[in-house]
Amino acid sequence: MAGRTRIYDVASAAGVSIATASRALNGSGRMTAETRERVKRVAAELGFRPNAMARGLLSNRSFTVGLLTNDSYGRFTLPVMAGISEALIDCGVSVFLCAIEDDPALGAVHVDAMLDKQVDGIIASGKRIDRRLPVDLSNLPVPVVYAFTEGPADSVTLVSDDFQGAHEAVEWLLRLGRKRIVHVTGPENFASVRLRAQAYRKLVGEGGEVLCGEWSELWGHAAVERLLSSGGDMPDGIFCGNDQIARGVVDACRERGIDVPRDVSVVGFDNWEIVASVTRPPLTTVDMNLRTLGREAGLTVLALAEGKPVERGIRKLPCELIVRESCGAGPRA
Amino acid sequence: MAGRTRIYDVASAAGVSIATASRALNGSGRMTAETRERVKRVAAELGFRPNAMARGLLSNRSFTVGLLTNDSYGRFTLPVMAGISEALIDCGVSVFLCAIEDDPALGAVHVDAMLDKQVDGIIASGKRIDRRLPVDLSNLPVPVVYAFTEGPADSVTLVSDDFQGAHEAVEWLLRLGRKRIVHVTGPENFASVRLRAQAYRKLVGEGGEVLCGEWSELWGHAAVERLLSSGGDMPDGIFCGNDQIARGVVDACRERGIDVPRDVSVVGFDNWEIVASVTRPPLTTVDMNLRTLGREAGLTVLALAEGKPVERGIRKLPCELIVRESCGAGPRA
DNA sequence: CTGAAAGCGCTTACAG
DNA sequence: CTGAAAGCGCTTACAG
Repeated sequence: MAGRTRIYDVASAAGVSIATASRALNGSGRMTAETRERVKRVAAELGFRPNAMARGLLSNRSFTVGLLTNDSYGRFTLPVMAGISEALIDCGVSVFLCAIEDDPALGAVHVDAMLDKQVDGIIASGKRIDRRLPVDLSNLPVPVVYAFTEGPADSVTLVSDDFQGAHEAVEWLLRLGRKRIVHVTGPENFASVRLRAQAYRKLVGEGGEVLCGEWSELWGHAAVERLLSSGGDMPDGIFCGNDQIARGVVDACRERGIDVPRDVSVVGFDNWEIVASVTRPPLTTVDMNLRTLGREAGLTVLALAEGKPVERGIRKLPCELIVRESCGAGPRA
Repeated sequence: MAGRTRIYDVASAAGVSIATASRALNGSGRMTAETRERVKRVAAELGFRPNAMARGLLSNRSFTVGLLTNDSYGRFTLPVMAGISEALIDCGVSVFLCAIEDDPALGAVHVDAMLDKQVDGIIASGKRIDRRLPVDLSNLPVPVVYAFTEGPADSVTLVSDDFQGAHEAVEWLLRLGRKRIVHVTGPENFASVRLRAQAYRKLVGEGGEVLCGEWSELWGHAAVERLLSSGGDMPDGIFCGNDQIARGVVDACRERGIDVPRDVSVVGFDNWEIVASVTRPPLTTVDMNLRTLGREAGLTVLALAEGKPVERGIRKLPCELIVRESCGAGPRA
């Protein structure tokens, strides 16, 4: 508990000035290799670790970044967080997590707290790409990167590529020989819903049937019911807007004796393990690579903090199809 | 981006020394109310916010705490985190989230990074109360609190009260008039499983049937199958070890034409919204109040950091029964 | 090659 | 009631 060892301690133990000790440890300055080694050895023996606050006071860098999110559920933010942390810990950067719900006042408090702590940058994240956090992050004295949430026009924003992800999913169904594919998805006011539907229609034609509803299992059930009662042929491929809907669809099919994947192939979206892998059969689904997105966001905010040039605007990161069993044996399988 | 305003700026703008400015802002020292007000007003106008690194260097307090966890999935850690953050933001304390998987090396790196940043304390958390994190947190120069993970004998540890929670659940079934209650739960090597089973047996007698399996929906299905094929009477109450098992049980019952809650009442554990509320019917389940647990952990680590006396040992926080529909109308409903 | 000194932005005895 | 000065633990021009 008592005083940690300071650079003063290693300097005197090594018989040098603190200036030399500092330089030896930081690899700066010029000195005999012998001196440098000795200082390093002594520092290691004493378990010396420089006080980041003292360093920060000088360098104006705290080696911390803040992650602000309104995704209290953590479904999207956690993977993003993991990616950020993974990318930054190597540089000795730690990350503050601030869950602000949808409360502007709480958001402001957290931003102020982070600013007080001289964070090197802030990453704003959320649960959908077409909504802003309830905080104003412009004109902050630190760089801001938006990840999986909407930012101002000239900001640095990273999102997953919904169009490309949906394209992969539908293409997969097509390559499996599916002819009558429908799209069961969430509320139309989500940009993701519109983008995914566009990709779907680009592949199946403008006549493609898009059923918008909620992001829930229940809606998946209801959609199957609607498809069956509509009188037309039951589709042989269903591309779902998320894994919960897909699970509802799969369950509903099973309950009606429709075999997945024999009679109908189902694709989900999100690769939310807890849903995708326990569905029977496990879901083939689209992974948004949120961890990678987080990693990029971390690296980007750090680059900005270090004054490196960063291209502004929206950067879309590719999604990836994860093949499980809900589509049957595929061309790649 | 350019220089934030420093205390020097407000001092000169207010026409006082920086010493006076500091005291005015901190409410310390004695001075005319007029002077204090003037300084405060000027500080507000200039948007002055003290540099936490400079303060920290003096006070040896960083107003940060670290949360270490191996629960990458966030199911338990997120609510704990939310509670910690909620309790501490009022004191201006921000929290570092460090997900260390089960990697000792990664854990050490994160601990060192936090220590460098002079965290005021560390909260260790995890996904089960009878496992330790793969890091040695003893003999750290900062206080440590264990929340929902096992700590050393003389540590400060907070856990939810599994026995009491299970007791509430089974008592509820009993009060609904259920006679033949079984317990379907997870692997026996979990302390939680044993504690909950004890509470169950205390209420239904030593003959109570405990089926141990996995923490999965699939096991819930399998358990129902086993109960039916065993030849005995189908139970009229099933207390499940977690919500996933409960969902499996409920689904399996429905598939077999057994009506929940008419024929059998089902109780879950965890109150994991995403499972409990989408089960048909929604699950009555036990909430471990992890947010409260987090809040307590935050307050406790802060108290320790401030040198206040804190009782050591294991503190159990009560669980709470959340009544939904899987047990039918109840005495309290 | 190495050290004495200044300074990062604050707070707090110590004087007056 | 208020200010000049020292100091928290470092780093980095500036001298030698």
